[in-house]
Amino acid sequence: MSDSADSRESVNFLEAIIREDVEAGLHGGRVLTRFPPEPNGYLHIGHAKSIALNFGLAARFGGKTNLRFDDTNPAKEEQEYVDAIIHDVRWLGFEPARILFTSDYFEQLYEWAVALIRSGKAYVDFSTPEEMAAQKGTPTQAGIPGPYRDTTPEENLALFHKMQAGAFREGECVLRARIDMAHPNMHMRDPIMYRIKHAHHHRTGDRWHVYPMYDWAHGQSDSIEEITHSICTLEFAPHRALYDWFIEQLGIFPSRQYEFARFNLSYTVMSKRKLLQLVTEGHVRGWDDPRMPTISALRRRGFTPESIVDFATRIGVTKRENMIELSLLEYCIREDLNRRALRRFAVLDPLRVIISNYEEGREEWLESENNPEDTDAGHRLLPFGRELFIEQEDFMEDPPSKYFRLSPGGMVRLKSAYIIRCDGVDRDAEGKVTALRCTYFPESRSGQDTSGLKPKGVIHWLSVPHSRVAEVRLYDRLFTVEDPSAESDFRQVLHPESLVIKPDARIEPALADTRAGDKFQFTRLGYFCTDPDSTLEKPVFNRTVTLKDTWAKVADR
RNA sequence: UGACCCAUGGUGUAACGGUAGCACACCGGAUUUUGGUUCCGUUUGUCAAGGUUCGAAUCCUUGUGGGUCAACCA
Repeated sequence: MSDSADSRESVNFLEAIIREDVEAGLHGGRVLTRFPPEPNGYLHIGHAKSIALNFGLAARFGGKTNLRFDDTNPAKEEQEYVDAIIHDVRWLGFEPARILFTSDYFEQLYEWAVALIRSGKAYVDFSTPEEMAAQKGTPTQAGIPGPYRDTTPEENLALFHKMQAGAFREGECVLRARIDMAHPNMHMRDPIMYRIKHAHHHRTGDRWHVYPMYDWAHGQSDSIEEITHSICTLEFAPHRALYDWFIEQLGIFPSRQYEFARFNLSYTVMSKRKLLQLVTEGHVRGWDDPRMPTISALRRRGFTPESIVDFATRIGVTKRENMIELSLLEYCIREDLNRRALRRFAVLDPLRVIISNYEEGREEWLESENNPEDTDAGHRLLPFGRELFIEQEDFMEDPPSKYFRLSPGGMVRLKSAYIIRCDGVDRDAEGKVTALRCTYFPESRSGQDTSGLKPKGVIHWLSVPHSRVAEVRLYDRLFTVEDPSAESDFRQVLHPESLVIKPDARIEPALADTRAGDKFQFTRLGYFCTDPDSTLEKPVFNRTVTLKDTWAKVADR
């Protein structure tokens, strides 16, 4: 009975495949997956899906996951990226069973290549890239054999050894698998296995002059590690035939490849090329600019690893093209931070309030909850006095109906403090409001309110003399359109106000000793995270995400 | 003028021949000293046409639409 309940449980197609394999006793029920990044850039949220998928799937079946760096191209890869990637994977909460490098297998790969040459399954080709492209045909037209296809194994062997010995210039020749130039799958038309590069490799130094191509390294690395399920994105599906062919020719451990659809996130770009362009052209401040979809940027912006993994899980796994709404990511981080973040008061655009009937020089320390979702979080004390700051947005001289905040003659509750009424305004020479003249109701103090007054609005506030200056960075979507990649030039749709800096925001005293990475909810404003640029003299906060704002919707109508 | 993959509300994803469900978004309501949170509810969907079947989102056929494939990148 529990059996049928299990089989009815909803699982994605990959989990279903693995479950069948495990139940059939494939590889003794052992599951080993891998996450195989190329160390030529930083991880982004798309990688987080792959990481969560590979580690999650394996863990579900008592298996493990290797982190393997696909470092077959010495021209593009660097140790700096290796370190950053390891850091990001661990930060997300996953511990690789082993940390490995495709370059660890260069020797074995070379031996296997020699074996294929000996059996006439690979040959050295001196054709130019143009000649090779011409021989290769097109997707709708079969290719034709080139002039080097029937060189003898002995000659090919000698040539290949010379390639590795450094006897040829880069680009002079390549080693190709000998499969079928007329195959309907382009990848089977004698794909290149090795090219010559006289470059310094970040791990193997100057030992090699030939470097394996992806197709001749990836599947073999999977096989060497005895990866049971090699999970990759859809664009590699046509490579699967080659993946299987090499493994079969070599008679080695039969890893199997499965493909899923990567996801697109609305209002952002995810391709490494475009991300790099944003950085190098200065559209953002760097790879960890909080507007970027990189893991390092999300971390700096204040996303928790839990929220990212939750998101990566919620979006699901299929083979369909898809566009995930940014609002889902926002939901995930709000849900997490609502439970965990301490509430603090901050005023982004200060407006001075003078409480006329509050004695000059008097001050009170009022209690306010640190987190209404978590009573264990306790309380803090907020200083109250005659001069306060409130948010400019929380006052309107001529308010529309349903505006619950302050206006001339109107009343509002200062959260955790008193109810005040606005009696008048001070103006500068241009007529701009510079301060509000208010009276407070002493008997309306929070927790002991006997005033009988019931204002509809509640706003946050700060005591002027106790408040401190802070810089607050407000982020919005980086692009103005859902799918920037569909534009002829995605840089044309950059959002001009994706970053708005408030250099003179004010914060409450309890925020004085904040450190980089601290997360708060600034009451009524959103979730914020202390930036590494922060100093004791000048704290800097990043807005992670706003609170849901029902009023903004109403006001827009 | 090829091969391969895909098609379920606005978005994403379930339903393995038997009640089309869940989440986000949206809209409405209740509660609220955060216009937050929480709770309740409404609306909205099987690409099309045939076929198989007592019964089809599911199987078959043909269309239609979308995606991928021709780097000495991964």
